[in-house]
Amino acid sequence: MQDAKKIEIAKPMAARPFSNFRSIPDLLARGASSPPASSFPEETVAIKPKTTRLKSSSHDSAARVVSPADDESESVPSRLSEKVSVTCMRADSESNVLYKPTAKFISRATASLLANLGNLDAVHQQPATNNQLPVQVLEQVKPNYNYHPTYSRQRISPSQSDTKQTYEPSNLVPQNVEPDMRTQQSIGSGDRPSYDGYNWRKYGQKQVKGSEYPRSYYKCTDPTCPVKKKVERSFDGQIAEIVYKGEHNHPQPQPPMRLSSGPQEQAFVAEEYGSETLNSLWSNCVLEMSVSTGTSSQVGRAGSRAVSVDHEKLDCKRRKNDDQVSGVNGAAEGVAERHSVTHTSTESEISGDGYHWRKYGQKVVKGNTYPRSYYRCTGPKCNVRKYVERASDDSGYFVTTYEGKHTHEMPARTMNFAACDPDAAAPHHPFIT
DNA sequence: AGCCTTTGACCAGCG
DNA sequence: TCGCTGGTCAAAGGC
Repeated sequence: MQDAKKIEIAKPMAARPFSNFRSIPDLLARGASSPPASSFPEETVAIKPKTTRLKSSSHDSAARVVSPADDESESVPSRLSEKVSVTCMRADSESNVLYKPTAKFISRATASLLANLGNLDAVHQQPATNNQLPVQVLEQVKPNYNYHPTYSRQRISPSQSDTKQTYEPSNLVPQNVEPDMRTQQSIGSGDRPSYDGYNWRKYGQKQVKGSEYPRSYYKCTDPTCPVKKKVERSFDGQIAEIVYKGEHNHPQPQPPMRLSSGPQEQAFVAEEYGSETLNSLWSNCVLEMSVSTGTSSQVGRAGSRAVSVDHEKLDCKRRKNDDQVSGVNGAAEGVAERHSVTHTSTESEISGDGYHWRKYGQKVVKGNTYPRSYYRCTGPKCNVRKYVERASDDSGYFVTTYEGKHTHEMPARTMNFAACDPDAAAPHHPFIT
């Protein structure tokens, strides 16, 4: 919360031969539980085949992404093009908004966690076969071209590419990603590829035009796996985008160490985040709730749950300890309840606000300097979306806006959820029509 | 020893 | 055809 410094992610678009984009339905079919196509096209716009790096905030629409879940068939490009203007309006206006609760302010750190949720969500949405792309698939789309059969894009929200407080998923699976971690460590935090469940070997680095930072190329370390990814960085050197190419033909490496509580994990957490950070994470939750205005408790709950994210897998116990020490629970009883831990298994999607979200896009909306991140509930046939964007007052807060109504119950919590925080066992539905 | 990153060179696509 | 650019290779070196 301390730093409200501007971080603008001018989204570059990697050049791509769009001649053979894999159809999104194919991706969707392979995907775990993507919701039905219905609403994403608003973020879809033709993408120029040439790399376009924007050096500053821009409303240029060249860099747009589209969710694979939106594509049900073939003629996507044209269809998308048709919907762009309409649905973009929808995003900005309130038409078709079933329920739009008061936006909730969350901190930069929280947004960072939220943003990372997208990454983790995708990772954990891997089906048993695990031969899908490990991240939410944000396909590039270009009119008159087919979808590229192999590329997918993972865009990193500004908060993800944020400061050192940025929650790095890779840190959560230390053993499994040891090589990756080593890489990250060897090249410094500024060059850390985000962890997505697979192990990667860097095979190249290229200074791309218009970017201060080089683009890194990685290959899956599995000897038979053709998957590659390239990591692009924003002008501030933080990871801004990851583009995947190909499909893993092998299961996702299983983390040897469970992310459950335990001395080891706790030690690890402390090492990675520092006790201060962990405490502040929790404290921020409370503070954020305190500063929220005009927010229904349910929305607040939703927002606060979003704060919980995957950290909870790690610091469940720790939080309890922290709470006891800091008196958080006592100081903000109701809030503490809202911020109760949402535990998910490592195989499941990560719940931020009790529901499972898939980040499906990011764009700079008109009138805003910073990009807005789009998330969609992954529930079956559920069209609920939420938008996370930086507050226009540049206060460093982020605004989360929910849209739609869940068509399903909140996913059941698993693991030690109740044990970790019994108060969180009865989540509220954050959306009301 | 094995696996990794680094980095310059090479290649291919495109305008 | 040529130059630019992105993507990949592979040798060298580090851990």
